[in-house]
Amino acid sequence: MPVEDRREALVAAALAVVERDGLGGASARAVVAEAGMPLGALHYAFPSLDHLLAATLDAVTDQERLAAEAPISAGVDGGLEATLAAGLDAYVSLLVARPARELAYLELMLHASRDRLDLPPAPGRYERSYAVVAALLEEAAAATGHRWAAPPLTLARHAVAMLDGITTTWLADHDEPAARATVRFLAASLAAQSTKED
Amino acid sequence: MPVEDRREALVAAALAVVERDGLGGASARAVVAEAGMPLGALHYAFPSLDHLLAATLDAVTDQERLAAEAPISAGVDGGLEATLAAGLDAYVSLLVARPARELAYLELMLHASRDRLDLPPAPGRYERSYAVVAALLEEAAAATGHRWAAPPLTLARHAVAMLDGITTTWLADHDEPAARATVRFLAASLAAQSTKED
DNA sequence: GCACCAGTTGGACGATCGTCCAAGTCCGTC
DNA sequence: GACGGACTTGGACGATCGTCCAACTGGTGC
Repeated sequence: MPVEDRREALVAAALAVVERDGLGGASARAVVAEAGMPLGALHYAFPSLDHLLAATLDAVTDQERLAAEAPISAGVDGGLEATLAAGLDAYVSLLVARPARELAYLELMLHASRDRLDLPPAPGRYERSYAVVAALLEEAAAATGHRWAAPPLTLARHAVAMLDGITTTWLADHDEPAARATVRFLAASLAAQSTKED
Repeated sequence: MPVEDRREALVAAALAVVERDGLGGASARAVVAEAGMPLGALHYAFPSLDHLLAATLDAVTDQERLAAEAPISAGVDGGLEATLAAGLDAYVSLLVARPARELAYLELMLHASRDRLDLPPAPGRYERSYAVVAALLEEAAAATGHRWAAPPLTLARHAVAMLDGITTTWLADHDEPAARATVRFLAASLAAQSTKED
């Protein structure tokens, strides 16, 4: 098995373990067992367990988050606010249906952010996420004949931040109606930053 | 030393350790060392390490979060939006100045939320936080002659969610100007949910 | 002064941790 | 078939983990 394939398999296994048992349960032995590999394979593919967890965060940021954010402006007939609300509501449904994935993402992200607390800004990891959401916002505006009054990239960051907050808050209290209400608040707030095209 | 005092001291020590070394570094030995107690004292005061960490989460939710949210509507001359923006901006300053505290809070919260993933909603833990923010919102509205068009408790939940999101996002990218921009977005969005009193 | 007990302690236990590395396996080449 | 080297393996290592409990402490009541 090529080293690259082995790395990918280990990343997938690490994500599965973190989802099931949490970051604390993601030991070297648990991950290689999940991947069906011998113990030594981990340090053959990665310098350390922490390197594997960092790679896992990158993977989940690139793939899973974008998949979660993809429906944000899914096509819905109606105004801009309704379009945004429907797409954002789909994220809540995804969160409620599979909370372990979002929980794993947050645990990995906080773990990685700890040893950069006193370091200069780490650009990049979120940039792709912002860009994707910004593109979706532009798409939604175009489809409903609106124009954004603020830079879509800026609005995208607001949206991503709020989705993160909705996630942590729902994880804390499991209040789904409240989460959906917050999503509608976000849709209205975003729509307020647009003007109807003439 | 009374058992209650011992518990409080252990909670304070646990919080200090999680801030410094993360949840993964919060072992029984690390906590009792921080508290200057012998190892056995932990299981004398708490049934297990996890019970101590849960108590630590309760303490940080009650005390520290409320302290962080207190300045949300600190008195500022100007309209409602400016008042809210100034108070929320103070939270960002606190976050940037002491990120370890917020990071510790989130780590403890996610840890506690994991073993309730398939359980019915756990009411209560956040309720006090929402109530305090709601009171601050009402205070700000009254001071500037506004009336909330939506229930303050609902708006408070939106605000708390967004502050959580601002925290995770800033921890990920350390983009302080962006965090402050999101705070202004939140202030404007909240203010839009009010009407000027006659 | 002695017995007693609630409170306190730190060593012991078995399990598990991340990492390393000597030994083993496999396949292409002479 | 014999050799060589790259790849793969799982046991070994020392450290640390959460928990338990037998021993010790200090003060109180007789």
